[in-house]
Amino acid sequence: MSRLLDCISKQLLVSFVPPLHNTTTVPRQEMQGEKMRWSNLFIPTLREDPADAEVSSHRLLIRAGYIRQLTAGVYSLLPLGQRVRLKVMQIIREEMNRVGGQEFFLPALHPAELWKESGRWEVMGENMFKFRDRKSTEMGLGMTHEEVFTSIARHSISSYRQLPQVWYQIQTKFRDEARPKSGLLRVREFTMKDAYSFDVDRTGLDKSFQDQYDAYCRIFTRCGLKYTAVEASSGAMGGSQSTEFMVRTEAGEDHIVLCEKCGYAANVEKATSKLPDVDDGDGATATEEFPTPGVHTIEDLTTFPGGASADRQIKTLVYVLDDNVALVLMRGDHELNEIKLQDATGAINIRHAQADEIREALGASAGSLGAVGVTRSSHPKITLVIAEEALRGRRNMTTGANKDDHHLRGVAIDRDISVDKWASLRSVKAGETCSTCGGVLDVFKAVEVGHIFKLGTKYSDSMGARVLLADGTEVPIIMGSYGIGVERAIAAAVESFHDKAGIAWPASIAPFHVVVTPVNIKDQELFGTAQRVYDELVKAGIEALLDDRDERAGVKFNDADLIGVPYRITIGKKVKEGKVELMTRSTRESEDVSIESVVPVIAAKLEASIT
RNA sequence: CGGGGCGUGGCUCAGCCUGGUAGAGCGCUCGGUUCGGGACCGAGAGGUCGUUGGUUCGAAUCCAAUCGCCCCGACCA
Repeated sequence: MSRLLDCISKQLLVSFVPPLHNTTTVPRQEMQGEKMRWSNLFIPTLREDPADAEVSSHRLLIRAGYIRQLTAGVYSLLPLGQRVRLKVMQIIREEMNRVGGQEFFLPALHPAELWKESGRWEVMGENMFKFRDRKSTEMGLGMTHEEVFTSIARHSISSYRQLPQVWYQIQTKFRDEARPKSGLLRVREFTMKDAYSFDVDRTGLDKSFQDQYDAYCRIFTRCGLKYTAVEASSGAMGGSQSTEFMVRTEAGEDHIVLCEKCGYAANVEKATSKLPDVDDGDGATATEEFPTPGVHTIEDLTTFPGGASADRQIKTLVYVLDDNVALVLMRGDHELNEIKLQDATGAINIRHAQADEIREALGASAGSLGAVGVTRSSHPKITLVIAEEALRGRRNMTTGANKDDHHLRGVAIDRDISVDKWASLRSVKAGETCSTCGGVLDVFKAVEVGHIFKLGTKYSDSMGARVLLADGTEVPIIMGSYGIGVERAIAAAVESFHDKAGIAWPASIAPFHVVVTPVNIKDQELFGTAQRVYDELVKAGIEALLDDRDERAGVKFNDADLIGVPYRITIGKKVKEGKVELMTRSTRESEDVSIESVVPVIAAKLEASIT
């Protein structure tokens, strides 16, 4: 038994690295001197729900005394919150180290100059906190650290012999979100583990990427999270392969497409599906214009006499992509996904065109727009006509005539429209067919807790990080970028594991493993037993909390349920029979256990749930 | 950035429409009774009503400006 406990205590409490700045590990309880007595701790639980909290994780983390809001999107972590954060950070740290990661600690304060080199000072725009120092030098708060890590690499790495390298840090990131919301799920200041790999070639990058992928799976599994790794858009910052680690929750803002049958999983920003073939018949030999007074929407045209069903229409959207006007062609019943448009065109800023811009470019107003006959010479304002894949080869379609209150029918895409580019631009809908296996696709909401992708040479090129190969040629370093949002993972855990009474933490990230609750502290026998059990738990390396408050049992039970400690040992009347109660928070099941065996029983349960 | 809502003891809120100098519940302090799922009785402490300006004899209340927070949307490597 002592071997078993020893083993657990190592798993739970060993510090792998010395404390550095804000990233210390949870101190060993037995070395703290002070006992973890509830009466001495700052655990400000609230009896009522906070008024401003909507989502469960936000509501519960505040009510259970884990966090307090300082200002919009900025939260203080109270002692319980910090304990959980340190647990998550320690798991991340161990798994990063396991795949050869070396921990750094980089500044949060960055000179604008560095970000201008990579071009992201402009790209990030308002999302970056920017200001001037006393000398009037432009500065920013780091949103991420590609630039800083790359600047270190370019100064100190010059030979292929020094590669590969995997560098990481766990540090505060700042993003001036337009709309912070949902407690810790979307904030302006947060802890991120960001890692970067540096390799000589693509093969090296593939290995580094796979290492990180494996590490992420272990991290989220150890945190007790049920995650799905999905194909994702790498966004405007570029990257060839992009995987997001998502936790399913209604509070999430991302939409994930999943095939239960073959396991295909992708963010809707990336997902594709197979649509049934459409038989268009032979098609008309030429287009025919017809008047459509009062018809301004796809819906209008489906009911208009001589109109067409939505899947027989071409929807023409006008977008401004980095100051260039583009026509986006979608099937009438399909929805454009703007991220896909961004990915397909490489545009950084995209927006709907304004009414006057539309009229200037096409000579008609929204509701009567079409791409038939639109060419560079006929419509010089239009720089791109991009069409959705589902429109390929379609005939007998109906679309706007670029003449108010008129439409065209008998349109054949290949014959009548000059398409510059084809792309997958539509959002997949639940119930569509999986293009891999033919199964049925499901769509659900999720929160992104991790994101890994291959950067390639974007930063090494722009910032000049190069190495010499054995043959003397100089090549840019190939990079990868790998992030985890620590507080977001915590919030995702609460979203996943809670009930009406409060939080039910996975044991691996719970602030304490056990709470010892004497039903009445004035009863010397009960309280004495509680103290002995507590001492033995601590000795066994188990993180215990003694609820020594002079409160009624109901208050203590409710608080214990609220803060979500995985196990509760209730010390009550049955002490006279040599027994205590062991309650499992997640199932709320209770069992009587003899006083002597309660510590080993808990140790065994923890060993089973903490890996 | 567009739309909506809200700022009143630590927390959740009432009072505002119809101006007259601030209330409840919870929490907190003290005393007593209670004691296995947020007890009860009694006595207390605690608020420049977000801020600034205006109207008025008098403003939490009416007007204006401003700051902040929340929600929806836009936005979001």
